[in-house]
Amino acid sequence: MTYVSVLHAMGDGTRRELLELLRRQPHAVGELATALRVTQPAVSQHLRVLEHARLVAVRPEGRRRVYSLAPGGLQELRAYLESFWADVLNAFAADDPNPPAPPEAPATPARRRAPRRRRRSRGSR
Amino acid sequence: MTYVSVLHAMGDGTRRELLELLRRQPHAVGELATALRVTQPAVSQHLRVLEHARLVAVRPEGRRRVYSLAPGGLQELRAYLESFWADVLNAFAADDPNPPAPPEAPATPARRRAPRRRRRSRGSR
DNA sequence: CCGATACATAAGTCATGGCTTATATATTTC
DNA sequence: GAAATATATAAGCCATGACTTATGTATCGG
Repeated sequence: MTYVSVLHAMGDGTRRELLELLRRQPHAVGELATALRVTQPAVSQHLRVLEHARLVAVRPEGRRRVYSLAPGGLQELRAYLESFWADVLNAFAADDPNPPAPPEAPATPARRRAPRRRRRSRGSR
Repeated sequence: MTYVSVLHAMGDGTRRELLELLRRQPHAVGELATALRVTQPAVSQHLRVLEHARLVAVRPEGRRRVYSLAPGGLQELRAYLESFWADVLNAFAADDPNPPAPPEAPATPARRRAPRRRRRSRGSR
């Protein structure tokens, strides 16, 4: 299950920053290290995780290593979330006559209408 | 940015197991604790994280607390990944004449055509 | 009310992983 | 081929967080 490694890879803040930088354009390791405020080995380690998740790919260019976004991992995660989303909709359709948006139109879904019964709930925080 | 908390929440394996259980049907805390092999407090702590990410919602039912999937967090993450996906496609379209599948048709994208130049790459592992 | 049940919260332990410094490996330049 | 540059790998430190065992707080049954 590759989407697991993708979720793990994207779960870290520094790696998300790397992805945001690569989102603009490909970058060599040194450029990424100076952009973020971490050392070069830290960046290399993060890039290895991202590479295993197939979120980035390398292209050796001289003695530099240029990293760029790769579609594999993201595609995998997207597919998983779509199947998950279907079940969320079903769970909602079960007791909500006014379901949220359909899968192809991402938008904030409608709120749940009302609790089934009010019963003096316990302190919610 | 809520999608950050969603990525963090889904980054943990135990929490993903909880989500998979809730994907079938709503469950009380005790049921989840016996299904997984962790203690009840551990489950409660994980559920709190999932709740903050708006991936689950609670419905008090007598002295039980029934958790079920909620659409908010997943919707947020899906929206973020879609915008991200657009940039991945652009990055690919820049140097690949045969781009991967469009956003509404999740499928394995075509492979990159060829490296720019072969140059006796360094040992790749 | 009182015991039992179901869950949340507190506090402490321990492992995972993110960061660092040091060093090894490639590649270009002179 | 030697020095310089760019990156990967190794090893160790340390913080975050996942788990545990208490214990507190509601809710139901008698």
